[in-house]
Amino acid sequence: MAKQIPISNNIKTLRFLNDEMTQQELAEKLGLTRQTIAAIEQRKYSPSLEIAFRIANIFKKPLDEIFVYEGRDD
Amino acid sequence: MAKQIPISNNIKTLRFLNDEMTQQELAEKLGLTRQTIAAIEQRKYSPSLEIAFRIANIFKKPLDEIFVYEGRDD
DNA sequence: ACCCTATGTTAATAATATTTAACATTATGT
DNA sequence: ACATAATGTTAAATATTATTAACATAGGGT
Repeated sequence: MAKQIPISNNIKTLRFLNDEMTQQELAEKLGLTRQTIAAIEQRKYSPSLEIAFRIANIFKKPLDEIFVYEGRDD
Repeated sequence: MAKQIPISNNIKTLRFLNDEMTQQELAEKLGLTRQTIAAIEQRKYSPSLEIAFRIANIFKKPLDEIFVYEGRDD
């Protein structure tokens, strides 16, 4: 398993709560590809801040209810 | 003036409120360069979500009190 | 068993974020 | 006036994120 980024998210859960939205549908709303959504859900990399905000807008939740930073806080 | 990203921030203000922290000092805490901090403050580009969270941690504020998305919410 | 949809996964490429170095401006202190 | 610290700004290089296409698996419906 490849290394994960230190930010978790519950996009997958939110998709199901929102009328079982598919990765494809979410990707289309964002103007991204479904592979990018899959990669974000699997924490392969940290999305840009802008993409994170747009995801939060789609689900009508504050950003930090969807993404949570799990890194050390030095 | 070059185009700006659709996310505003009040990092500059927060630096001053936090003991007049300089761009250089903030950059060092984050492991970034001062030019990167300058560029973020001037909205030249959107920082990564991870950097945004680490900035929020440094100032002990929720992320969305520092960064606000100003794009259309489709 | 067969089709169809949703998702996982990988590799190569494109786009964007970040670094580095260099030089500029502005304000402050002596 | 001179020196110094903080910041602005640019260009070129590197690192990371996002796209695309291709192929894989798992589950549901018929």
